Amino acid sequence: MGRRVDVLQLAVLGVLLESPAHGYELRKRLNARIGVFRTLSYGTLYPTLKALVARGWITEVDREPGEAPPAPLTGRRARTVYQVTAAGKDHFETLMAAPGPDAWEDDAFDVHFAFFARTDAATRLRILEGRRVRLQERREVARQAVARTRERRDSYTLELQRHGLESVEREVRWLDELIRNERTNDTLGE
Amino acid sequence: MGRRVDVLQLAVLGVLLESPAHGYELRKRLNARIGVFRTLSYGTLYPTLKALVARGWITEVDREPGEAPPAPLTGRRARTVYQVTAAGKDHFETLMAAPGPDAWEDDAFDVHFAFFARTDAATRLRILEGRRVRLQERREVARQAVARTRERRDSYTLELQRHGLESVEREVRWLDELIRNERTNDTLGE
DNA sequence: GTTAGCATGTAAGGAGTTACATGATTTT
DNA sequence: AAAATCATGTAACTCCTTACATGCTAAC
Repeated sequence: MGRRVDVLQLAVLGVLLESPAHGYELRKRLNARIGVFRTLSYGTLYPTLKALVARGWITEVDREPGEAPPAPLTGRRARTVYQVTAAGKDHFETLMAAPGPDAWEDDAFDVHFAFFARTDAATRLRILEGRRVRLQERREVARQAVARTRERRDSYTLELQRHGLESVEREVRWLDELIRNERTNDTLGE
Repeated sequence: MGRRVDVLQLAVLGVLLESPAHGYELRKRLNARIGVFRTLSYGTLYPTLKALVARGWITEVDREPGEAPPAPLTGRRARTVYQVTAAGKDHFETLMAAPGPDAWEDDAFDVHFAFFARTDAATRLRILEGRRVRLQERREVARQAVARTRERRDSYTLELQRHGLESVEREVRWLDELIRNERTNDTLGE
């Protein structure tokens, strides 16, 4: 109920927009596609699906109407297939088009990025630049931590912090390149 | 109360073993030193300190006995300084010496690594190798994800997954080198 | 025949954040 | 005079996992 955007809800809407799916399949898709959901459990997913139905953003469709049965479809357990409603699509697009500072955070950033194909270049740039500022702040903190640790005599802590700093630096460079690409309108080959 | 080792408790014990501290200072030290606790809040830290006191692993000491007053020490708010007990030190060493699979996970790995100076080479190697196996598994999943996404036409998802894969590959190489160093007994210059 | 995969769901609980409550001291 | 920093603590709430409950089908 918080004002904070629920990252999982956003991701479910995004994945379901590509094609309807039931919970079990949805989990596999999320796990495979967005790093954040590597370990997403059913105990999280099913209640989220219920919440999305309650808000009218998705609906149950027992079988994709008019679609050719994709598999043997022998009598498996009843599967509840979900589909995004018009209101759900609107909601998804609103969230994607007006990214607040929440979208610069680790998890939310990944989810927004995964659906960049559904946004315009201006929004993509806004998110990439916001993310870069976040990481630059983090890099500064990491640099100072390394500097302070260098004076102490703990080579393992130093090694851990050096590695952390390098990871942040690498990610900033990655963002630099993505931003350059967006600005050149060289839309990643798409 | 779970059987799972509480990572924060371990970190607090480790940092307090270096020198006693009060909550406010402790938080700064944890934030600066171990990446995982970048955002640790008082709402987490203070209850944890209470829990450690309740278990007899740390005790309150109102002022380090016999220590020279380090600062002006004008009448600030009462600070509760905590110190590790003998039982606490034992507990810390037991946890560090017998790392289970929990210690290969992201957060726990960082905390264990940060206190490598307090362990022996055999234990360090065990943790590094356990961690490497975890990451190799993750790398395999990431490779398959990239391969699958390559067939679809979503360059942003592909870019995100490629970046994730490269991060894991980089971390595996880092571990390779650390393991090589441990084996050569070239203990990081210490 | 038993293990793995398919499929959905709930209840209990862990681990953490945010917001609140309070107040002194130091710096600008 | 205001803002930042020092300092401790609680209550409510969120998000998520684990464990449980159930049962079918496919492969070994």
